[in-house]
Amino acid sequence: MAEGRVPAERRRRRPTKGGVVLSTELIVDRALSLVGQHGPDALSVRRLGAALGCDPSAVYRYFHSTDDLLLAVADRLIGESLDGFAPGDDWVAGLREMAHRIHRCYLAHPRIAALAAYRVTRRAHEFRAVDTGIGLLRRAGFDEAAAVRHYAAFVDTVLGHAALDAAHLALAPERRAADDAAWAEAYRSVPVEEYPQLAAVRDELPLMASGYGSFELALELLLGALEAKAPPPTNSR
Amino acid sequence: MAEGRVPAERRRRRPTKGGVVLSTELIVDRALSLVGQHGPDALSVRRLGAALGCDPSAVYRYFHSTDDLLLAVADRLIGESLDGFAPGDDWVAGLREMAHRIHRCYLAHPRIAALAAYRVTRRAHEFRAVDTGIGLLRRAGFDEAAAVRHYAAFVDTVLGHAALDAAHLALAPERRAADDAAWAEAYRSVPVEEYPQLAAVRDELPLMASGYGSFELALELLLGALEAKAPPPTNSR
DNA sequence: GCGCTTATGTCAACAGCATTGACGCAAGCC
DNA sequence: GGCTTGCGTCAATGCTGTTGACATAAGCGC
Repeated sequence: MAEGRVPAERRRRRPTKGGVVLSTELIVDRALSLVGQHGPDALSVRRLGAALGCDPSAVYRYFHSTDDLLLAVADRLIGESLDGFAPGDDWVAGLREMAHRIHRCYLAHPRIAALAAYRVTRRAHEFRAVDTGIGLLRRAGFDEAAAVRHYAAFVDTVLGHAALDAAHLALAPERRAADDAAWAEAYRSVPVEEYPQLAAVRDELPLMASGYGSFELALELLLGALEAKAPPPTNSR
Repeated sequence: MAEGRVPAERRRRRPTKGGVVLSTELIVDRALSLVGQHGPDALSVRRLGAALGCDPSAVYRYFHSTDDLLLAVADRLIGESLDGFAPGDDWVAGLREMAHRIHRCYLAHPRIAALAAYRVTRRAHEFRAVDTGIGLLRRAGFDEAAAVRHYAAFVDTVLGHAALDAAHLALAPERRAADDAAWAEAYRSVPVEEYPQLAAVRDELPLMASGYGSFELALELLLGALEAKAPPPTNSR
């Protein structure tokens, strides 16, 4: 059928029944706001169609599949998170800010993050992000291969934490609350003789719940390790 | 309805039409093998019923919902991954093996991992894992609060990477291939003047693709940082 | 060993999901 | 002004999780 064909540029713009003129940008906009307003599971083609004032299947004229749409939304997210980001001389500070921006932005759109954190969008905003990150590591003195490898380790760690935290945030509220409370409740009542270490630290176990900064700590440990491993600056600079 | 009530112990075991006697263990077994054999999207109540030789709704006599089932499967996975794990004196080596075991096991069941990595199962195998991990960090000299915080940072990093890699592995083959190839292809063709850093490292960009060890590198960086941060051993030992 | 209670397996139904093939209107080219 | 065809719409398919009503047999009390 014709649905599969998604032209790069389109000429005829016919308004929908609802009077809206569709475009990829508009669809991505609506998809984001839909998820933002109505929570995790609101992103369906049907709802999207309703929000756009068009037939659900019209979306397939712009994206091959929901996966394709997802990648576009993910790239928009990368773009938003790094909008206005201009790293200074301090490469560690630059990586730190980059990490925080990505993490923060993903938490603001948990559902999208959970679905898209592990994808390669192959789109402009992702190019920009990778270019910036690798630039920072090269400035730190890493050679080409080392910069790429360490950037991969860095960004996967950030994305991994972001995906975890976002996925947790995307849970239905009662499930999230149950998971969080588990560290204080379920874990308090485990038998002492069977789990001696848990018993010894039981008062601190709520620190395991989400929102207690495991991301920040992991990030600082990682940045410290990168700093320790960066080649010493040559005198040429 | 009665479905919601899931007794802890059951007395009457009535064989299904297919002659199978159901149990939570059997259901978890089948769920795992179903996902293992038929890929990502095979885990549905209907398919599970078919695989078990029972009506799909019978599953609801054993689990409140698919989410509940998922947590049980996730806990089984934790148990499998740490089966036979007995850390020695070297706490860094212990954490390293723990990380590798979890990562490896999650990659072996990508779909489950992608769905469950961020959940708190509140079940025996998870208790065991947390007890072991916190024990290792306490042996390293961290006090209660520090041990808990650093364990959270450690395990979230490991789970984050595992979730990322697993999710990628759980993609439909053609999508995974496209994502991997993107690093070599899409990224090679970006305009030099716009992305100078990418252009400079273009020959190394395939290192960004999955399977090039970003997890191992990140883990070693993290372990190095933990080792550097561990309090020096007291003479009492 | 008998009968009762009720746990548990089965059936049918509902609402919502992604996707697609056929259809027809109208936008824009010539 | 007429023709082509892009694109919005409609209808249909086959999935999904979940649940209420129903029936059957397991195992208890006697």
